[in-house]
Amino acid sequence: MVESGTSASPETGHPGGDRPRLDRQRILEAGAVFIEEHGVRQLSMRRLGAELDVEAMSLYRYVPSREDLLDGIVESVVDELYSDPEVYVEPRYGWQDYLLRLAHGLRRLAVKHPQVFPLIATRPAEAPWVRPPLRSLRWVESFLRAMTQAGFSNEQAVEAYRAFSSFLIGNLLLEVAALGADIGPVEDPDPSPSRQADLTDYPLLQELQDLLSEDRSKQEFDAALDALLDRLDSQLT
Amino acid sequence: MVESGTSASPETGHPGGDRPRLDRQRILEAGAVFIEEHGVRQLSMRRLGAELDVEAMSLYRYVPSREDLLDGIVESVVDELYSDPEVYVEPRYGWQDYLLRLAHGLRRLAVKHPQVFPLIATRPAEAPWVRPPLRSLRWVESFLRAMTQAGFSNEQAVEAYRAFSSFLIGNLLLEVAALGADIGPVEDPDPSPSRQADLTDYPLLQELQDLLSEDRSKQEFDAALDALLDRLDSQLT
DNA sequence: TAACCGTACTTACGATGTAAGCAAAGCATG
DNA sequence: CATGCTTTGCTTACATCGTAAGTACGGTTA
Repeated sequence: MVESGTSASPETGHPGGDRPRLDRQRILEAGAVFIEEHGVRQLSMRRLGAELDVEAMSLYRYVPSREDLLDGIVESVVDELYSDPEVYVEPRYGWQDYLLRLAHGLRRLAVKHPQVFPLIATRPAEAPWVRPPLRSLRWVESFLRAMTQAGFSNEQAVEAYRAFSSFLIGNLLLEVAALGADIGPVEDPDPSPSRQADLTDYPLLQELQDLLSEDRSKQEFDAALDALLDRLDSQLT
Repeated sequence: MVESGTSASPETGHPGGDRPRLDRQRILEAGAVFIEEHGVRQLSMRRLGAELDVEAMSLYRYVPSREDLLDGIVESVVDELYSDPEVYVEPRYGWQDYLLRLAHGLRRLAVKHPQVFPLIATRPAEAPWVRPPLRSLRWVESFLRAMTQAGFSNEQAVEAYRAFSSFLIGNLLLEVAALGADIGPVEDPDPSPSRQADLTDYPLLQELQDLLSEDRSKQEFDAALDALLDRLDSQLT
């Protein structure tokens, strides 16, 4: 029996096929997944369309352009921060706890989306003075409120915001790059022969290569974050 | 009188025309200039060819691909560091002076090439453990030598290298982005109407907007750099 | 002169982003 | 039910891209 009532079931889509219906969020999520799997360079409207069983042009109903698609993907990834239970929009246990949680939340995001993260870092934000990786006005407001409530002056809060942003961008961008995130374009299917640079002229490099390749990112991140918090704390007095 | 001797004048090019002859370095420099003027997105082989009064395909004589062209541009820009008289490859007045000069040299580079700098930051380096923005084995060797000579252990030198890289990437990337560097693709010829985001829900943002837009990058860079040097110094003991 | 070679141009192909128009299916009305 | 509007997706078409392959031409050397 076919109901043709006023309110349709959520599964109302394409009647013959069983394709779950296109919508902007679905496109953005598929885009994020695609980038994580194949890299930004490989993402084309046609290929993303194919991924969704749809022609490229159909995407333009929900996304004005490829550029906007990338912005949307970035935004939707950053928005995951809202659903991280470890991160509080409102500070609960003081500003240091707030910043620690925020930083670690962003780090989790970066590690979870190593291919998307460089986009987060390099795409222009909605307002020129909103900086990556927070990117959203709401988070900046949240940040500034946490700091001013804790006793930072307006100037100090703004300075802290810039220092915090810079710190995160630098550390996370490099950490993610080191993940073999293949940040740029090239997918190098050539591990050993010439990719191994010639170190004969650089004895110290040669000696320290193992140390350099070692992954101590978590510890160093925490140590540098600690130092940053100390520095901010010392400005409070 | 036409000289057809064995050694030609430097102007030996195209006989009829007065075009100065193509070579890789000229292409890379033209590419850097083009990017600074029009942004990376606008750089195509055809357009760069036109800039040099040459067909696109002629460039492929000197540059294997567009990707390699970008890498080459990055490399040639970073190599300017060698000709900065303020920066020493060998430390002369202690490791702190060395790091200060290096950091300021890179900052000058970033400010001079705001459009190219994000490429420096995000392109994969020649070896995975060589990090932006130094990018070259020779500078990494120089860095590590300066630190170990100053009494840092191998582990500490490597850790310092990572901290220093992260610091520079973060600060310079954001500084350059704030330059209106239009880091991404869009050239927005629309300053006032909707580019001005709606701040009604964010009172603190509204109040601090002037502070946030203020450019204090130089001072904050120096302050953060100072803090980093202090932190490294405290590890020495 | 002839052979050669490096340089630059021409042509051509597949892939891209996207403008414009079209078709079909859902809903709201008579 | 018939009619029309709106939403959704497909089709076609075009300029532009990176680049493979072939060609023409001038300078050097023999």
